[in-house]
Amino acid sequence: MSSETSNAPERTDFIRDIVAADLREGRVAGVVTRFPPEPNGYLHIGHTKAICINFGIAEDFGGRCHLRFDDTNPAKEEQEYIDAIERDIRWLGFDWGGHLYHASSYFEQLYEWAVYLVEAGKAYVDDQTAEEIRAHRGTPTEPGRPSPWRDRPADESLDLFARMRAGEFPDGSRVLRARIDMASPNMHLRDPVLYRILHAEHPRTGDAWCIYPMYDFAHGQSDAIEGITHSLCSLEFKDHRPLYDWFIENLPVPSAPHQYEFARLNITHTVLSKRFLLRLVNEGHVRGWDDPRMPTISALRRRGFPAEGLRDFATMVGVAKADNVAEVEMLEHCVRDVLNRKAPRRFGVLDPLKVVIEDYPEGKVEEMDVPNNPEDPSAGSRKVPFSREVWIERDDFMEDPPRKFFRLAPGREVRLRAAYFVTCREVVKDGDRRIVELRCTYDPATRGGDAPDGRRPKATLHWVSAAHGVPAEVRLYTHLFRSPHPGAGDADVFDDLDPGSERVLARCVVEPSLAELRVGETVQFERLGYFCPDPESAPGALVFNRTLTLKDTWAKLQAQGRQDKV
RNA sequence: UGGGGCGUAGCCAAGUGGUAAGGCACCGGGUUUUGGUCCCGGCAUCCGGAGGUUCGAAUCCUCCCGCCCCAGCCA
Repeated sequence: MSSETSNAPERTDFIRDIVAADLREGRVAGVVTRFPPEPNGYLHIGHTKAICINFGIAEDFGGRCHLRFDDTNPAKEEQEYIDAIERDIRWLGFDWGGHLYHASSYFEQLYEWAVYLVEAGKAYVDDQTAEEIRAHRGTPTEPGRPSPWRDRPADESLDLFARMRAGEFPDGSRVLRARIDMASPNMHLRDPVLYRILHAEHPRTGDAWCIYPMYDFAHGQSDAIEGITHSLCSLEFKDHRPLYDWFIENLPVPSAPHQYEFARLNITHTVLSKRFLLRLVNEGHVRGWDDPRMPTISALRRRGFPAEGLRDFATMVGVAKADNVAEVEMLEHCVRDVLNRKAPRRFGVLDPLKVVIEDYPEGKVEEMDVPNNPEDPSAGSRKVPFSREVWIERDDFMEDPPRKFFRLAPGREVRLRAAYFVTCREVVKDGDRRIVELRCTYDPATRGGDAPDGRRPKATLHWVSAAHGVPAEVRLYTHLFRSPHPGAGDADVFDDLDPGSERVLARCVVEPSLAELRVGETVQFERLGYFCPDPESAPGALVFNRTLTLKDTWAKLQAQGRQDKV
């Protein structure tokens, strides 16, 4: 029945262990989880972990996962975010089927339950100001003191609460509070606020309400209404659990869900806080929520990261309770791993240097057959035009090469990938001694890249025919933050922003087939990295984003060399 | 000097009394028409520290140290 006996190296974790035990021992008949975003910003890579855990566990145990918007604070929530969230989760590869819910759909029920608590003497309307409430709450080491309104008769609270709903009072003038324990060592149990007055237009309920439930009063009950069995959230909600349980126990809810907490994800060179990401957007540090340097799912998609790589990463970091900061290299590894297997190879030259093959017939054009993916023979091959003048990467030539540089140099022979061996005969410079062109000769016997005599050049270069290449803009991206731990210690996060995290190269040239590449497709520019068309790309004005570079041993050697000189 | 959570290699993370999985990163070596991929090898005598129980402990007990969360009418 279940796949518990599967020989697959199933990764398990403490939550899956709990779920399995609940199922085995009959505490639950089936598994129902939920992913509960608040539509007050875009989803980021941290949410990916929560999404993968919730949808993944439901999938593993044959249950289901709901998508529920925790839309209880209209002051911060917007339709744009709601749309983006749905789009991003679908893109990640998850499906909530017909199970799309909104906490706002439960407002009437929640209101009735609030009344129920008041009638039971377990909640009261408090007329204190926010400041007074704060002052009475005490501190972690000192107990709080009761509000002067704490023992107000239930009838009076009932009347006031109804009038709060009716709109008789201004924002902030009164709140509904649970009557629990002002001296509790758990701050969340010191008579938590249940409802506040907010005369704000709600994306879904419009102006039907001017009082809105707080997270604690809405979340668990929403879980109960939907029959959620395992309510999974991050560790900072651990202290809320007694309150979560208190509502489940003191209200006539239809089911009794349980909350479990796991550690949230952190990543080096990255900041994952909606508040901060919103500032980056609003203050113009990036192109928007989906700027390729942002950690949002929308941005990673625009950057060319495949959803599969994000899911693999979520699996790789695991589910545990210890604070953690995953190295961004782990994410990059997962992305490269997927792309290496699936991305078609193409030729693109970022910093073009002209090569003229003197003995190659003028006007002649050959269609060279180039494999689309050496990792995947079924990907076939394509024709790439070759002619007398080609562009190569400026970095692939050195007039006076150091020992370990085995690319093109004066007098040296290299292979032009899937084309011919060429030998550099002359270096042409302009008046400023800048190299403007290389004159080479070629070996006609090496067509396709193999020499009949078994000669094997130490380097293979990518190229683009000058007569056929298509101009393109390429945007290179690196980590938004220089520091592995932005804002660590007393540093200002903004000081860690790397102004060089985006570099735009305006004069690149790519092979003709790339003009047809569509947004959403990521290819490998051989020897350079993975690239994808940016949504701003247009026919005649191609724009590519660099997803990631390939691993680059040569660059590493150069970096080490520079260090050695110091 | 309140409550809660957590401490296994540079990073993530298995392990729950029988003598430290795996991945990332890193360092070698091989293959290679991508200095990519792939393959092979190396990388914790030790599990925050100190005691104790036991034939035997990362796993049990005691004390200590450190880090994170909680004082929104945010979620």
